[in-house]
Formats: sequence, C-alpha cells, structure tokens
Amino acid sequence: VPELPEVETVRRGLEASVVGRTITGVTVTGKRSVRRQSPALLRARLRGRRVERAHRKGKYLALGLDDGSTLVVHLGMSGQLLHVADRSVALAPHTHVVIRLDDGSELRFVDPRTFGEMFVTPAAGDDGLPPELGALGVDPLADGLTSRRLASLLAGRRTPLKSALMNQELIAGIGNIYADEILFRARLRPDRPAGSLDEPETRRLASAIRRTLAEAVEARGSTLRDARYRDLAGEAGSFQLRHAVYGREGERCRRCPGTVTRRRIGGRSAFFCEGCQF
DNA sequence: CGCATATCCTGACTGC
DNA sequence: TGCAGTCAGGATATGC
Repeated sequence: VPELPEVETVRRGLEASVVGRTITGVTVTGKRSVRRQSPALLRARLRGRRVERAHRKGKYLALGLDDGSTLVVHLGMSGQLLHVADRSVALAPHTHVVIRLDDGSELRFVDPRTFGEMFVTPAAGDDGLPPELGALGVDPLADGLTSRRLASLLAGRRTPLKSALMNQELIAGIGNIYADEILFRARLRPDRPAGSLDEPETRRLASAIRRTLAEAVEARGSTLRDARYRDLAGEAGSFQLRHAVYGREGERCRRCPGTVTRRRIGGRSAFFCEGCQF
C-alpha cells in the first residue's frame, strides 16, 4: 500500500543510486505492468537514456531522462521498485520489468497484484511532470497545503471527509492508511461530510496532514505485516509502529478510554475512535 | 456534475 | 490439515 511517504522514500533512493546512470537495456515480462503503450515502445524510449532527475507527485514517480522524456511509475497496491547492485541475484517472484543500468546494477519492478504500472511519455513540464499527471491535486509535502487552500478544496462537498482526503484530484498522495492516521490526529470522524468543517477544524486537519506525512517520510514509510512495501534497497519502513488506529480494531485508543472501531466508509474500511474523534 | 459502485489481481486470512 | 471462500485496496470506468 505505497502512499506518499513510501513513494517519497523510494524517490530519495532513486536520487541516490539511479540518477546519473544510463539505461543499457530493458526486459518486460508479463502483460499488465506496461499497458498504456507497447513494451517495445517503452524499451525503445528507454534504451540509451540517462536518468537525470527523480520527481514525485502524490503516489507517482517521474524520472526525467536526458532527452526530455519521462519514465512514470506507479506502484499500485503491491508494487516494489528494487535497485539490485549485482544482476546475478535471482529475480523475485512477480518481477515484471527489469531495467539494466550502465554500472552493472538493475532496477527491478516487482508487483504481485499488478495494479501498478509504468510508461514513458515524451514530454514534461517545467516541474518535471508530464501532462498525464496533470489531474493530480496538491501535493501536501512538495507544494505545501495551507488551511485556506484545504478549506476551498473541501467546500460544498457532501462526500465523507475520508473519501475527500483520498481523492487524488483534490490532494495527491493520501491512501487508506494515512487518511485514517491523519483523521485521528486531527480528532475528526471519517464520516463527517467533507464540507462541514469549521475553521479551527480545517486548521487542525491541514496541520495533521502535513505533520503525519512528514513524520511518516522520516520513518521511511509503513511496512505492514502482510504488506510488501520495501524501499529501493529492500528495507522495511517503521511508521507502522506509530499507527494509532489503522489495523487496530478492538484495541484501546491511545488518547482516550475508548476503543478503536472499524466501519465501511466510501467502500473502504475506516478505523477510528468514537470517543475522541468528532 | 458529484458521488457511489464494480472491476482488475494475488496473497493472507477465515471457517468448516 | 486442507481447501473453498472472503477480504484487502488505487485508479478507472460506469451508473445514478
């Protein structure tokens, strides 16, 4: 479940070990990971290109290449991007794309559930982001998110607050886990109508979004028991140790005498405390 | 248009 | 123990 903190951790890894390298070859196996364009076109656009920049917007990675084109990667539900220094190391199961680099290392895309994807697009804007990512909303870390901006994004919406937080066209990067953790820290119920927050509540929410995501980036993301999230080097994150509500149904609230409950909101399970979230 | 729901997929878990 | 069935969720397509 890679969300903004996990993707940002991978981005930093790419900046450290892939930026500056030239792609010498690409192997695509499996049909789903490269689906917007033919694998042949992806290979042709990548071969010989030098990786110059590693950008991120929301949950998307955008690698700027030396001809102005961009390799876009989305990890979906279960995607991993692994940088392997020694290409004799065996491929993990569900490795769908292998990108060989000029120092003998490999960038490997592993994705059991195949919700992730990658594609190369010829253009990119001044911010390094291609038009395909133009519909994404504000990135709370890269762009900043003021409470005024947040108020205008939520105004008039009757959808559950949690659904609005997860709407990538409003705010880019928040998924199920961080939505619950943010709402707990803001002391707001996930089923509040998004447009119903008053000014202090909106300020609390904006601050909780920025704080929670920044802390999670610092902890290098969340690696759940069953989850497959690993950073570029294959290391787990540690923010799961600080989860206050996600996955804690029936356990004691960490802030009040209440118990964490679970309910379906917007088709997704939501964890929150009825004792201290209003 | 805004919002809800079904769909894709595999591994982990549940219950008999 | 084993096996069938359920659940999980990000983005997108479709329905109301």
